[in-house]
Amino acid sequence: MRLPAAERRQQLLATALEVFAEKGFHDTSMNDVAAAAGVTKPVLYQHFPSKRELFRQLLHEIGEQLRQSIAEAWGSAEGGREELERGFEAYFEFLAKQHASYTVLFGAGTRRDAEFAAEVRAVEESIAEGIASRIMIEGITEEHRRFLAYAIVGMAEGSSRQVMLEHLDLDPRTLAARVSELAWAGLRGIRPTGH
Amino acid sequence: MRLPAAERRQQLLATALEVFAEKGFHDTSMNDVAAAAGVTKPVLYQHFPSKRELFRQLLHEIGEQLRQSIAEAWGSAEGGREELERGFEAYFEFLAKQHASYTVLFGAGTRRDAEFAAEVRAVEESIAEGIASRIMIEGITEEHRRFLAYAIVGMAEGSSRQVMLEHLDLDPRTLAARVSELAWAGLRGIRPTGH
DNA sequence: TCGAAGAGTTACCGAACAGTAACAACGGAC
DNA sequence: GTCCGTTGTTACTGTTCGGTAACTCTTCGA
Repeated sequence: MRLPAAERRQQLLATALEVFAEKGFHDTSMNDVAAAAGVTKPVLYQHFPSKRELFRQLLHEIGEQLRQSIAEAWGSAEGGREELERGFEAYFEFLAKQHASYTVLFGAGTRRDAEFAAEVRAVEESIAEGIASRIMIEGITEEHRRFLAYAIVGMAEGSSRQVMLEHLDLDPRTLAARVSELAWAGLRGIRPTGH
Repeated sequence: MRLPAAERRQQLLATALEVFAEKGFHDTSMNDVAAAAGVTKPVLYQHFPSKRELFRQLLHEIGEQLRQSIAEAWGSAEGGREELERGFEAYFEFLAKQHASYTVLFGAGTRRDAEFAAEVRAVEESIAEGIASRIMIEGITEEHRRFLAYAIVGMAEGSSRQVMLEHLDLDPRTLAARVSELAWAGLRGIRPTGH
């Protein structure tokens, strides 16, 4: 099965995603990825200079996808409350429909490695900044606002973990409704920084 | 520097904590740990049967510490709101004062490995269950209650990450006050399951 | 003082695996 | 048909590292 370079590259990325999602970065060898794609190792090295670089590119691509989905969701909504909820919906949809991507991005040993962590952080930061800019509360500091934004991102991550753990199959809309209800009500209860 | 077995074991665990916190599980060799402790590899193997087991025992010990700190905090408070806040305070105190432990428990590639993930999950579950049992809302399902509990655990994790990232040195009480304000207000705004 | 139990070391094995050099086969252009 | 660039393979290297066998050194009780 011969393929032109561009196609092969895409196939390798897709295959790598599956394998990394299943076994994690460290327990996956370049051989594993190559074999899963039906080729041999040197082919992989024709497209990616190293294992780390393959993984980094993968992370980047996945990260951009999530980032963009959420950004689009925000764009298609009106008013802080609805933007928030649509954003969460996009997030949980990503979790549901691109499970392997979600696992690689947030579940793998990703945060340990400085270079990989930077990729993940960029996504999280982008989401958090988006949320922060939608928090309209009088009398709180910029730093406090961002703190709350990260806490809200954490809510999504925490509840996702539980959904995965207990194999709940709640649809993204329900999850988003629940989380944004918690977040929105929480934000409305915030008093000015420093009591 | 010869040491009796029990002391050596403790020293090795303490050393392993530091090294694993700095370099992560995969980038730390048994030699690294041994050398950092001022001994050679076989000594390590006299106390721990394998690298995995060393790490697992470490995780377990650390996990128990965090779990117990929070449980104590809950015990010393009265009323849901204050229990929640004291619990968060214990959590953020752990983050501040036992930074290496926090890093190993939540920051390392811990969640990828099934066996290691189980240790971390046990801690998280214990915290989440504690929170769930303190959520007094009429008309929500048990499953909804637990979902909210995990979301709240996520808040703590998310905001911790931001505190670490931006090197904020806010004291645990302030952090706890902010997070519990968000969580408590959020919970008060939850309507019965299913709108 | 002497000997045995415990503490620690040196020196090694074998496997796994990232990465590469050298070679083979396909397939389109002419 | 016959080039020739592209795609792919076989077979290898070098290193890292978990784990172990066989030993030496120390200490302390009788």
